[in-house]
Amino acid sequence: MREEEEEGSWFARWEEELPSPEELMPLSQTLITPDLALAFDIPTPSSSNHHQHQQQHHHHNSNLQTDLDSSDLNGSGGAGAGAGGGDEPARTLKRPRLVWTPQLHKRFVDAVAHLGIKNAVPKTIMQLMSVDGLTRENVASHLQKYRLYLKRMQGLGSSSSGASCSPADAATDQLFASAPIPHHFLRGGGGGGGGGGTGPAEATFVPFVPVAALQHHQQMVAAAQQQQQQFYHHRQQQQIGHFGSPVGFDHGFLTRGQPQLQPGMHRMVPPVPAASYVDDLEEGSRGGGGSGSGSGGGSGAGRRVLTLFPTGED
DNA sequence: CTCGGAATAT
DNA sequence: CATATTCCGA
Repeated sequence: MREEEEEGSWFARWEEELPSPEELMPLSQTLITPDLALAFDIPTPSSSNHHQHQQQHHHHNSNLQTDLDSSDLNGSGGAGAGAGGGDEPARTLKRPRLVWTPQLHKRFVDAVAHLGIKNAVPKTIMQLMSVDGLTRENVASHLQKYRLYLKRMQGLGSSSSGASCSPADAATDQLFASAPIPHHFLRGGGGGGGGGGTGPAEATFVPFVPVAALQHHQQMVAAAQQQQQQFYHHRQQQQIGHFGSPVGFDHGFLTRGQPQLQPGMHRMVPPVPAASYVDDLEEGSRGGGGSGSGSGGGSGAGRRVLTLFPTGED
């Protein structure tokens, strides 16, 4: 009778290693909802700061903390057994669902764009993204969906902005809409033909800036993911609050690191942190011109339109 | 065996 | 519906 998983491990102790507010960067990935932060008792710019309370009355049974505590196996609890080894708690556990935020997606798209359809394979994309915690599977899965999206779009004359035919697309569009589609990555394009050998997007190693220095965001991503799953197993749509980035918070989330060089492949990540990569967050006010977005009222709309975006930078 | 891609499951 | 997981082919 083996029951379900026993969570709690790697992040068990991350709480202690939490970053100080001053360490937080304004450019954070904006994850971790304020509620979470509060629940965790972690100082967040919002919570610790005066002003701004949670807007949503959540009665979430704060057993989350309790759970964590009890489950906590880090120091006291002994997680496990020791096993000797002090091995990283990571491994063997299921990791939380990855939440593809617009930012993450943007990076994803950027990577794909700069790589070219041909090189846009999960592994490469993953490496280019340099997002800690991102696995090939994650990217592959998303890539799959992304391709479908592109394909779908191709089939449609693209009703220009925003016009979604079906409501279903609307949701999908939102996420993808946040990312500027570089080219029409249409299938069959690329080098295609050519004959020859010179594939345009082939040997052209675009010096895409492999942001390796943006760890803050990434680490937080990982951390945030855990929390999300921890808190709610809920359905889609979780609101994102803004938060800073835990810097220097390394719990060895992934042992895999990224360096899995392949023969013949140059290390695309130069030692020099090219921080020049600017995540230009898209600020798009869409909503359809004129259309009443909002939840108002209308008719029947019981759908709450949350701003998927991290509202607000600081 | 690793990787990529779609199918399938949750 | 969004991801994860699984399966299969290269």
